[in-house]
Amino acid sequence: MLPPARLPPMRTNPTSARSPRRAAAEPPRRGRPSRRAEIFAAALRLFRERGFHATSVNDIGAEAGVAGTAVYAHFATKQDVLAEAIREGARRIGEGVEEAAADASQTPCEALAGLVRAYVRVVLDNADMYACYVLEARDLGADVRRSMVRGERKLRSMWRQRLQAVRPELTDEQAQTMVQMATFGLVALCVHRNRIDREQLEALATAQVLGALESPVMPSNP
Amino acid sequence: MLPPARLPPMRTNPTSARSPRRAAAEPPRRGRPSRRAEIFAAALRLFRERGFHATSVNDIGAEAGVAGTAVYAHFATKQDVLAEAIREGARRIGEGVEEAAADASQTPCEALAGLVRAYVRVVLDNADMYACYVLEARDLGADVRRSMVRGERKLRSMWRQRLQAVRPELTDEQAQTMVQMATFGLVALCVHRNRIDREQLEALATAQVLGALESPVMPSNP
DNA sequence: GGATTTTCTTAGCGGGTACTAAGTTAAGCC
DNA sequence: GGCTTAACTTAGTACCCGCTAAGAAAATCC
Repeated sequence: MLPPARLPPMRTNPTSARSPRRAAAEPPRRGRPSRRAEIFAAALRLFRERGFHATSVNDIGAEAGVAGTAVYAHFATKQDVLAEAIREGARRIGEGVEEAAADASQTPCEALAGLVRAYVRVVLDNADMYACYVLEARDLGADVRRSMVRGERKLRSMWRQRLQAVRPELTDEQAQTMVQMATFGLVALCVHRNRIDREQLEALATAQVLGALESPVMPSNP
Repeated sequence: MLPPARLPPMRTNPTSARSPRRAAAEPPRRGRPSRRAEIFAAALRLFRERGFHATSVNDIGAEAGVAGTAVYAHFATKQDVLAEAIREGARRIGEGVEEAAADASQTPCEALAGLVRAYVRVVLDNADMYACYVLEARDLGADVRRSMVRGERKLRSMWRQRLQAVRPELTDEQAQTMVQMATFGLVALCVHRNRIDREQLEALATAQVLGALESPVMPSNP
């Protein structure tokens, strides 16, 4: 069945007082983040708070102070926003971790501690992004997710190597699971409000992750 | 505006061969879980895998082997399925933890270890439910969420007390944050496939959580 | 200051979603 | 075997969402 004849979208009353453009109210100060960046940040915030599917493009637009469809001037699809968030999250983690990995003259224990410290720092600096990176990756298209596997694997193997250097008795699977628990635990810092100041939080989280990874495995029965 | 006149739903051809009832193909064996339980379990699985909003009632029905609308014979709304999952998860955690808390003749260290051990056991026994409990609570209606706050607070204070008994130097906020990280870390065991057998996993997770909670806080700068 | 390009708006479509209505089958009870 | 009730199905509705179309406002360029 054909759709009914489409009327050309016509402004009902071109002379009526229109709501003032938002941009006019804002001085175009030099340092202002671009609209694209504003929309991106708004989307990240909402994705972290409500999740990808519970966030509509209208929500994103409203959070950024524009109409929902304005999103499509900067991103092809809603999924693309998430994809960029996760890609960028992966990039920053990789970047931050590589710095820490550069110094080769370290004891195994120092190397692991350095990795944890760098990782925690990146997570706290990009809380929204990290939450999306860990929790919302399942909402990505299969193609984008596949393109992330490579970097993910590299990062995982670095974690595993450094952990096993300190604790050679661990099997690959054990080390893997421990790292997953640790990295997941850090998400708690991104999704919950906490009233600890940044520096202390960083120290606390680093200590806790290190404590977890260095914990001796005890026999299963009490 | 009134809706258009509603035609009574009429079977197009009452004499046509109808697909055989599914129940007829299955022997009504005694031990079979009720349909309601089957639907509930299917929903849990999907909520954990894809998230609440990405799971439609048709998906749930299909996973349980019935039509999507059959869900409404057992649950009022889709949200009610999630609500029950989370309520039940909270109940089981409370139950499992209370057992561990009953024994009062313990050193602080033993008391904390007992709590962790009991918690880990419940989590691993109810992986889908725990994942929903932690990750999907935000998709609950405000009323249901409010009704959970009481039990949540009780559980939190128990964690905090036991932790602070072992480490009196911790402030409430610090202890709070540490517990959040630990409980979040356990979600990793629910969402990721791991090839470690159950007993070993339990020991590993318990050790790691204890290691995390007992980790000494170091000064923030390396 | 006019032309061009970018950014944003409103209007609307197609599709999928939660949920309802109404009827059919099967099981339980006597 | 009839009656009742629970469980399930199909058909359908209203609504919301992602996205497109087409044009207006603002910024940019010369």
